Amino acid sequence: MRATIKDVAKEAGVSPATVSFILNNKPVSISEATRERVLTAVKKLQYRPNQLAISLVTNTTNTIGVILPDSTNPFFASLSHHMEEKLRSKNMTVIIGNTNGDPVITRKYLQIFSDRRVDGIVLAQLDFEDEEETVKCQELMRNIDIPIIYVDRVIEGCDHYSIAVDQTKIGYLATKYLLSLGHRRIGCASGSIRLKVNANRYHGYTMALHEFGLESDSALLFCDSLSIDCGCKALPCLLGHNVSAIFAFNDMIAYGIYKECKNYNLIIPNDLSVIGVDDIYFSDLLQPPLTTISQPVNEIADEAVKVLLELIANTSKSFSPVKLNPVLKVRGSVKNLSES
Amino acid sequence: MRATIKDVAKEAGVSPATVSFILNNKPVSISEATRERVLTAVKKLQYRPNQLAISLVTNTTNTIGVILPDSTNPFFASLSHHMEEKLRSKNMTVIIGNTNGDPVITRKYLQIFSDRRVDGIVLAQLDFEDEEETVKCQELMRNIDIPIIYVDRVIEGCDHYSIAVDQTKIGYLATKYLLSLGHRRIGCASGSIRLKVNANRYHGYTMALHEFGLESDSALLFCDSLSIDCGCKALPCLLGHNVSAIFAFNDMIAYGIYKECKNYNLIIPNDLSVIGVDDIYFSDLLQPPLTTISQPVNEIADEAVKVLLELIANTSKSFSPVKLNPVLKVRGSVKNLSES
DNA sequence: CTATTTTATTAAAATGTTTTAATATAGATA
DNA sequence: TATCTATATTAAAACATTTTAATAAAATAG
Repeated sequence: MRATIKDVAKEAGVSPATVSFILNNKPVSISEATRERVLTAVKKLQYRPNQLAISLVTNTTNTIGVILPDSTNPFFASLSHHMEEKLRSKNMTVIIGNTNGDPVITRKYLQIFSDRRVDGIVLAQLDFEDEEETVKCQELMRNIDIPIIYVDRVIEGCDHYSIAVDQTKIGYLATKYLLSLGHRRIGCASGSIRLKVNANRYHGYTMALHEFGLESDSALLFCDSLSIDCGCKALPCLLGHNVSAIFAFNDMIAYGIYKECKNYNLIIPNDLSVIGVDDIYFSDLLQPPLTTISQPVNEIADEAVKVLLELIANTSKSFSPVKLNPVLKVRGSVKNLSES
Repeated sequence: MRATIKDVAKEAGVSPATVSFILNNKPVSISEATRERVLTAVKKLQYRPNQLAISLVTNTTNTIGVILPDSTNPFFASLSHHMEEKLRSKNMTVIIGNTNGDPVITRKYLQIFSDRRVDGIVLAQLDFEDEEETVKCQELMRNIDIPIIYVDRVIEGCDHYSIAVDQTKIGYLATKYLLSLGHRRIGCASGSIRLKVNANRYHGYTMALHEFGLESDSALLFCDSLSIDCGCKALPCLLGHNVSAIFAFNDMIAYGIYKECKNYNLIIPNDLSVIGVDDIYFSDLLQPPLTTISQPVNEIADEAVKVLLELIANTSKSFSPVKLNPVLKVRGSVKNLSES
């Protein structure tokens, strides 16, 4: 059986309070003699405090709940990994919840994490097909008296702290780059357009088109999901509309396009240009290396942890969302049409 | 302020015990009237039990600690993701600890998880450069009175439950396949050979060589780490020894080799054959798709969860390690030399 | 009508810690 | 010597629940 603080107290011939004071370096005067006795008792019994009991009384768990769509996606994997590393030095621990983009699971995890009294929550997606679901989640979040930080894909008008990347700018940057290299028929391989992320990226896409005096054509928008599979399906469909380039709404989709290009004997970028979003660390390894819009994962993670810890430390703080900028990573998957 | 069980009791005009009985469906007789009153009070106050208090008294936390080298590595990402999905249905939660292969961090997490009284621990690496570190960890694990399951890279003679993949067989399979296609000078790109994983894979490699009447040549063994970077460094070194094929000790290393091959203008598999280990889901996307030895991640995850839950349910159980088999995935990165 | 059993409910202990307020002891001051 | 202060220590409450043992009330049996 694990020793308790009472065991230590008895062994050292003092009260539990004294043991607690010593172990927590409380500013109370303790004689050198008893301190010594207690410390040796602790060692002898191999005493380690039960964190559950501590949490119950101090009302802090040193735990952060991280809710994300899919920890298997390298983008989110990096995000949570980076946070965990930052938090480890503070002796804080990370609980992970994968939602698969499902609002029901999202709410379940919000509830579970709240019930477990985590000190803070990082939420990486609050953006569902069904607007109503989003509202339900926000309602739940308001009821939970725990600091929640909202990360990456942030919804406008959200009343929580957020570390956002401008999703519209992502679409704009990608499209403008393709346009500047002479592409005019640009297909989009997107996840569901009812998700704000995708709608915003698409909006950026049309903005860039307008700048070049072009109208968007809904036939060039293929919607499915932000997965490899989507890319596989998108390729034949978009090829049927004679696109010279495809804007894949994330790198996973781009991978699917790469994969499918093999089956169609198409060479990237000669026969087709591709640009992605996220800059997953594999994108550099593809043949050709994928040109992509990078989201600053580490910065997001750092900011999220920083703000969250501040929020935990002093509960009342003014609300000011952080906006981070995406950046274009030029590699080898886009052809310069104006050159040939 | 969150309502407590006392608030509910007061609201319903009963004792906290009664509320507890009702909420937990305890086999005690409760009149329909009070049950109703309690349930409406619960609803009115939006009462949710504090899991910390429950954990303290029931001595279970519904939490599993997962300790792994790097959650950013898709192999481990899949492992933990799969476990989390399985556990979610049981209302259990996963805490993640990334060790980066560091024994000190490993021990720290073992300690933290133990202090937090997780119900069980899954440990994915107990295999360090320094033998002494491994012993220290095992000592710690013995002291912790929590079920620990040992996963993937298992050390022989380990006195814990384990779900192992035969690492020697991995090396044997990979090498034999290369040999069968006519390769004779086969380089190894490995992590530190002082780690049992790598030593075992290398042992399998030499076993296969011997079967073909060949001796292993230490010049053909390049050691660094199980990362992309290792592959980059390994390539020029091994090319200097005229290898026709490289056995990369995991897919990440293989990716590094792919990357570096571009700089050397080498075409895989024409100029160089490569085989990896893990079958990360990106391996299929590379050009050419990577031939690799697959470890059955999902099976490992399933078994781990299954055994762990059993172990948690009834503490005394006989020890019988599970062994799973690696399988060869033939794709396009190995050339058949005997054909040409 | 009393004794016994069944049904419904609760008081209180237990979980393992922190923290506040109280107390005892020793030393200093007047 | 009596009073005050500083030092060292502890008792007990608090955290939010579960659970055991006790009790009260009602129903049944004899």
